[in-house]
Amino acid sequence: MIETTPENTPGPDLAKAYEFAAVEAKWYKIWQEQKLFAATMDEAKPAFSIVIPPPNVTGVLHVGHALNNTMQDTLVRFRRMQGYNTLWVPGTDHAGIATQNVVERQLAQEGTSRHDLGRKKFVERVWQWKEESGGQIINQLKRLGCSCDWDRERFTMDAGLSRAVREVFVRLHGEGLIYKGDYIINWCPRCRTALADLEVEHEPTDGKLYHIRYPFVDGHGVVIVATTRPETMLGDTGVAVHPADERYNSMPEQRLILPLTNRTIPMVFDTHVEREFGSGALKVTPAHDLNDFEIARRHDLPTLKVMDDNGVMNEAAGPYAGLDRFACRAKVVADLTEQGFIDKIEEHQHGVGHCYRCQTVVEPTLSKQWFVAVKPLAQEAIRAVQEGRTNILPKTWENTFYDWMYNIRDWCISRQIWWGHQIPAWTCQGCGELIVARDTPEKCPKCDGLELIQETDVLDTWFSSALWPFSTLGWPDKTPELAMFYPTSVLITSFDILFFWVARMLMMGIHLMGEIPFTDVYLHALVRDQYGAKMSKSKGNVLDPLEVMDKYGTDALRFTMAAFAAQGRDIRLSEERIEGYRHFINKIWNAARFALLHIKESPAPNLLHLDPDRLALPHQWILSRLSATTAEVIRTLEDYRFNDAAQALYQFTWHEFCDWYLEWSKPDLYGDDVVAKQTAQMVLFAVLETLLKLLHPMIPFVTEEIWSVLPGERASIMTAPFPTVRQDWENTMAEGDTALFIGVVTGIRNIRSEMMIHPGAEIGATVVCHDADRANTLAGLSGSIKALTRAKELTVTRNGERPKGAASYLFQDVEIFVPIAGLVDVQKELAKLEKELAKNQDLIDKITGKLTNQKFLANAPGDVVAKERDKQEMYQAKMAKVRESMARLREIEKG
RNA sequence: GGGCGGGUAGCUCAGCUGGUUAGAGCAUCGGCCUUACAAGCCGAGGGUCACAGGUUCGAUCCCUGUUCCGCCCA
Repeated sequence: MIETTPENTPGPDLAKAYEFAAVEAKWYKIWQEQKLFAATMDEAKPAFSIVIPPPNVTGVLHVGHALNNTMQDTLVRFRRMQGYNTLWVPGTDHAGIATQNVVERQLAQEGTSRHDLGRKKFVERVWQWKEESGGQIINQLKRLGCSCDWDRERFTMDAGLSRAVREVFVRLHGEGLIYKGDYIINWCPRCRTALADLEVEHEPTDGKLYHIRYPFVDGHGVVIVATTRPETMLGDTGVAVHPADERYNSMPEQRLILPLTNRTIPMVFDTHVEREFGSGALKVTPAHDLNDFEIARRHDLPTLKVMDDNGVMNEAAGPYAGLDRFACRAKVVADLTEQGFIDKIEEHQHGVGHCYRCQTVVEPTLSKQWFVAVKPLAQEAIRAVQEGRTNILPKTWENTFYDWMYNIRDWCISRQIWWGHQIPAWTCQGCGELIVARDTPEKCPKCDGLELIQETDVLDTWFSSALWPFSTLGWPDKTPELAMFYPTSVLITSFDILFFWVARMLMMGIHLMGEIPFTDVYLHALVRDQYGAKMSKSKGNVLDPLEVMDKYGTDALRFTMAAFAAQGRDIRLSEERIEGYRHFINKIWNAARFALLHIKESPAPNLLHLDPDRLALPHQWILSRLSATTAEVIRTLEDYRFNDAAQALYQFTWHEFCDWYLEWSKPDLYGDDVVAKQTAQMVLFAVLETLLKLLHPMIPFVTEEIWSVLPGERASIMTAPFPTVRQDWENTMAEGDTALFIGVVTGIRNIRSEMMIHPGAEIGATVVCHDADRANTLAGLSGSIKALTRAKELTVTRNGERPKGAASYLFQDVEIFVPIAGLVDVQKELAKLEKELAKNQDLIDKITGKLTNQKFLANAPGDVVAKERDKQEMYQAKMAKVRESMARLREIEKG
């Protein structure tokens, strides 16, 4: 049981407005202290598990995290209340390049560098940074209310996870799926590391296309090649043309002089050359271009690297050595121009690759790196999705997934940085043997040599992230956690890491565990600003969720996130919407204050003892709506339609419970009829309790606070069972009667407002309703109608005299009159009715058109035709009544 | 160049397999300090469903084309 603190004393002295700050801090602490987030190893309960997409250890909470984690927490709390044994594994990612950059910047400020420090000291320094300032985001997730099992928090560089990384590396290497080789990779000259293809962002850039003349050795003419990167010509080892290209295939001489150098390069024939592009001749720079590398391999052309790791030309570039690549480009172009080798220069737009971490222009470079041969793994992942073992949701992402997986290329996993999992491979200095091992070897297995040097590279951070769903559960050991929680139930993440992360987890999970890592993958959209632009610090359009929580409260932020999370759309967030949902939170608070005024002495209601058949209409109605809402919330959460769940809860809470039910109950709650009063108290109590439980997964704090001050000893709402659908409460008759009631009340209010009758002024009203049952219903509700319209007199008749000099309103077949002697603005009233007439005429015309169409009558299903006929009748009756009202008004006008 | 998604009220978005008077929130306008809530209550206005064709008895929904916006891949 939770202790109630003095400020929680129930009753009307509850603060008038909800003060979230103290409440949020208080409850999160209590939840943690009581270990309410902890998974158990209870096998009797079904398991529900999620692993968090681990944020970067350098990260701070942004709205994308807020969205992502609100969704996860909503699901986890929902399932926990439903009785599942839930596990939500939290943790962070070591973010190799990003984290190294942070610490390197610190060192630069101190006037030193990682090279001055040396590897060992540098890595120690990063760990120190991690302990002191890393993982702020963990506390921010707590602030967001996330119910993660914090005792199971993991870090991708933990001992356990590092062991998993080594295990996978050794296994895949043993299977020939990891190899080391010389290939073209993407090189970031600033980070001085290789990048995977995915880590390069292509941006359309205005550049130039340089057409350069390469003369034939024998002096008979030239071949013109076009390039956007003229500096790379220094590394050319050939020129390629299409074998069927008649401009070149009959040339007697096939050797060319490479301008600015004294080298002779051959012309080769390759079908991959596009004849239509430029002059149809392609310079081949195998060490600095992927396609050229492939061509060179096919034709045995040598490779020549002309740049170093910093993007500076090396000695192979001859006189250009020492120049930065961009300076070199200018110099090469100037020299070519001067020596007459430039044919022309055109403006040209093309995609330029940039490093996703630092935005530096990436240089494709030939380099010795480690790779994963992913094709066989990809095939398995594709099959898992095709067979529905894993569902990618929304389904539209499936095609994107397949497309990428079918065209996947080997994954470059080595990075030339120091922060990360150092590759578990050693080279024997004695015999050159390459040793790949789980544990650091002591001697060479081949020559017993003792001098073994480990690879200096570390693994791509995504390599360890790919293992996250099982490495966090203790793999490679066979743990009870794995048995219970793997595969995880669902992965919730943003679509932009579908390839980086989701696909790789699938491949690794299937290959190493023999089973998919998650049953569902729900991909949500990106959060943008209110104009649809991506949020970025440089644009200054970032909405900081921490500030939002300070200003509007965590629940308001969470509800906003849920409400916006429509599938398949980007989210445009604006502060006004958050403010709007803060009002919603406050509305709940005030509804609870009202309820507490009336139920503070009530015993907890036993819903099983409420016989819905014996209740008055308002109670039957609200219970019916409550069950329908419960069904909707369960259904939508199961389908990850968070916005629909939010919408259903908002609608019910505000517009059904507060606007109608509470007002409708007031006469009973304040009245003298003891039985009616107690019934109203009991139902009010029951509905509030159920509603709080329905709301809790989305807005945990305010619901827990209210829950705790309700009468009776009670444990945390987190542990209360989630509401179930109550078919015995569903009551279409009560819903129909209530619709009629609401229609009549709204009609009278409409007249009051239109006729500018002061809300306090007493009025009388006449309701004419032909249908006997409906008339009876309304007569029975006349007390309620009067109460909600502040009417003094109400007459309900089946066919009585229409009052003269009255404003009227038509709800379905029910005519409503409010007589106001001398106060009716006849012209205004006539104009209103005229409009009503026209509207109905339009509708009738449309329907008549259908009903006179023989084809419609012949082809449309019977019920559709019948429905049209009913509508036609109804609108005609309506018009007749409107005409009568108009006639009566004209009478007044005349006399 | 290839692919995907989108264009519905002033704004942000719902609208499931074609048949509802096309909905909601916010904003707007009018009236109210009605004893839970002015962070509120009551009432109202506002849409050629991007454009043009087609299929159909019937299209916001299905098909084709055009156009604009966004994203991904090369």
